[in-house]
Amino acid sequence: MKGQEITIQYLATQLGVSITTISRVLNGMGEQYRISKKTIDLVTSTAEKLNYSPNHIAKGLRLKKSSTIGLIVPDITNTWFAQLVQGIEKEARKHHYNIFLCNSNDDLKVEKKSVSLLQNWMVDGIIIAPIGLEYEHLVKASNRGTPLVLLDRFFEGVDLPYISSNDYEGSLEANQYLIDNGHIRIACFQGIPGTSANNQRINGYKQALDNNSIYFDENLIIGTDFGFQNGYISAKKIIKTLKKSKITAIFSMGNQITLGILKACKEEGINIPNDLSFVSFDEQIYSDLLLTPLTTVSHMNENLGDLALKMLLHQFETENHSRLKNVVLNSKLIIRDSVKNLNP
Amino acid sequence: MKGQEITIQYLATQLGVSITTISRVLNGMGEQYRISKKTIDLVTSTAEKLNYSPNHIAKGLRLKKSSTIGLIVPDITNTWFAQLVQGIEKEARKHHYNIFLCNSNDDLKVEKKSVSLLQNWMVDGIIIAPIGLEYEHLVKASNRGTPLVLLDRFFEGVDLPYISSNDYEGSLEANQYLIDNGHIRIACFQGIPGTSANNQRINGYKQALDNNSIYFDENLIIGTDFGFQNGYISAKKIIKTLKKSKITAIFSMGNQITLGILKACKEEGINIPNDLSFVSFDEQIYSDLLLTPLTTVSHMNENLGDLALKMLLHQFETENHSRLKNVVLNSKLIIRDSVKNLNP
DNA sequence: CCTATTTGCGCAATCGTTTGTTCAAAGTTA
DNA sequence: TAACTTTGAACAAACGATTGCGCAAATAGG
Repeated sequence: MKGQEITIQYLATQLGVSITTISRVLNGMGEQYRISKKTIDLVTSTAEKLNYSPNHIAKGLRLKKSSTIGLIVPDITNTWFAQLVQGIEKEARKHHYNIFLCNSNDDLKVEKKSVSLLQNWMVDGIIIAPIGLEYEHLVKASNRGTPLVLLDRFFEGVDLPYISSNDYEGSLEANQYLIDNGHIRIACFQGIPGTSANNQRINGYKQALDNNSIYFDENLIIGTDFGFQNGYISAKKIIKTLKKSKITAIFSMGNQITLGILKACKEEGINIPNDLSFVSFDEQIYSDLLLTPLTTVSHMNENLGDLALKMLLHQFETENHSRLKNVVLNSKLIIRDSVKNLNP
Repeated sequence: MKGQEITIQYLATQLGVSITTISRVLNGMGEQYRISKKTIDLVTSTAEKLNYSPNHIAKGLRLKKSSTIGLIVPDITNTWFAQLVQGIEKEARKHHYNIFLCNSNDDLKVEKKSVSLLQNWMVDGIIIAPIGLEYEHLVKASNRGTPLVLLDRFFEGVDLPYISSNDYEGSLEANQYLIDNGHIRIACFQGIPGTSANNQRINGYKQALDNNSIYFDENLIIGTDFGFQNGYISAKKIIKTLKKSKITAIFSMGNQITLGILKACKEEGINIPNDLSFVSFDEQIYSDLLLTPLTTVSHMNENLGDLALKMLLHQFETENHSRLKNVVLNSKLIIRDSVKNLNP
């Protein structure tokens, strides 16, 4: 069943030259090592004909690297991350790197395992959108010699290079917009508490309130993760007490949460923006096509993959693993029809 | 910077035993090879203490396998595939396999490269949702000894195991529904012509027409791929000539196409279902939340990942790579508000 | 024709594991 | 005590590639 594997050794015996020669020719070192043109042509042509392609595993073992970059994201079904993956993959391909993708499922245990796995696969570097609750394993990986780039989330005071969105500004702007439209009681549907993205978005929310001398009611911070269910269930609850709580607007911190909320609103007959105004983090391709076109904070950036890869490659190329400085990308408020103006 | 790597050899010199012994103990072969309990305990405890974790690359080279499964999907930003990936990953983790993910970007060249890449990484098997236009490279991979499972699409007459949706039935049912509602001129927005998914969906469409003695107009088959732009641009065109073409309904073969069409409709002020009825393949989490809740053909199945893995593992376990029989999953029409009843 | 240089290529170690075979020491039996 | 048997572990060869060094044969120089 299994045919003869085309290895460098097979080529060598077929052509009656040494594996050294084959290796050198195939790595473009032919001239440098004074292999004759005739031999070079012979080797390259037969390699091509037999469809030789090097064994990455053997290569990796010998060279202690693999031309592969590990990529860890918390939730691949979240289009925001899927787009990220796509961007990075495309860019990596250009630079002849492959991507080893891991989905941590917002589970810290899985994330830790993945990091260790990737190291054992001798990936040349890791790009990770961390859960964001712990960082020791990342620092350790970095110290063990695996260049790292953090995406989307980062750790304050921890010396790991990152590319992040300016979630604080985005949140500030969104909430200021709500306030400008007369909203005072804004329910804030958060993701995983303690993560940098969440912290920043919360801070933006608080700052907006503060700037307008609005009392911060911590009961308005709702939810515990970035998932659909979280949005759905929490929304059901607050809808029941809408009158009493005097909530007039929702600020959602993630696209999955948003979908959950919208589902709940639909089921409960809540009209947006008439009964409830709504601003959501994460612009989506369908944001404009929903029942009520959604006002969103867009913080995707087409260059993100490009940038991340550049930061990583730069670490490869400088032997002391010097790092480019961190990047914070701007976000943008896209105004549509989901906010009602309460001002007289 | 780079610390001492904890290898089996390092442990050996530290403990004054041979690497053979370490390897045997760590692989649970201690008893079998009559390593004394004392030595076993010593080895396991220090391995644990030093946080030893085997080098997958070396292991792979030696064993010619890697406890890794290659997964190739055409478009990771398509949530349908993202969910697939998530399901397979989760299931793989349970069985102590890792997933090496490749995104072929609906590009046959990339797909071919990915297959070869994965083989060179000595993946134990490949699960692939192929573009579907060519299969020789897949057959070759299979013959070279890499077990394969096709997802979502397959090749008629080609002996490769697959799990597929019953796209034909789904399409038939959807179009029958449109016809039942009085639609005769149904524009069919297709994906990549020639792929099995597309063929089947087209066949379902034709069969539905035929069953109702409706003339098949090939001009109503529109588009060339599964992308957003394809839907958007094509929709713009047909909207301009809606009156003349007498098209009263659209049948879309993919969720991305659908979004493109909806965008075009919105821009052109076309109301669904009043101006145009609409049925789309691919139920999405937001299908219900769109401006007009969409009638869709759902063909996702939560067990798909589970199933695919089982089929692959079964091939691993039987030395002659015997295969389980192919699986065709049912699809389901989810009726919402996007179809207008034209019957008097 | 003898030596020095250049040309063209191969030897063998190495990367971290696994594993078939071997082998010394200790224990048992006669 | 000689001859086995058992116990406990090590030797060394793979896996497929890369690479520093070495070494013949061909060519050039005198």
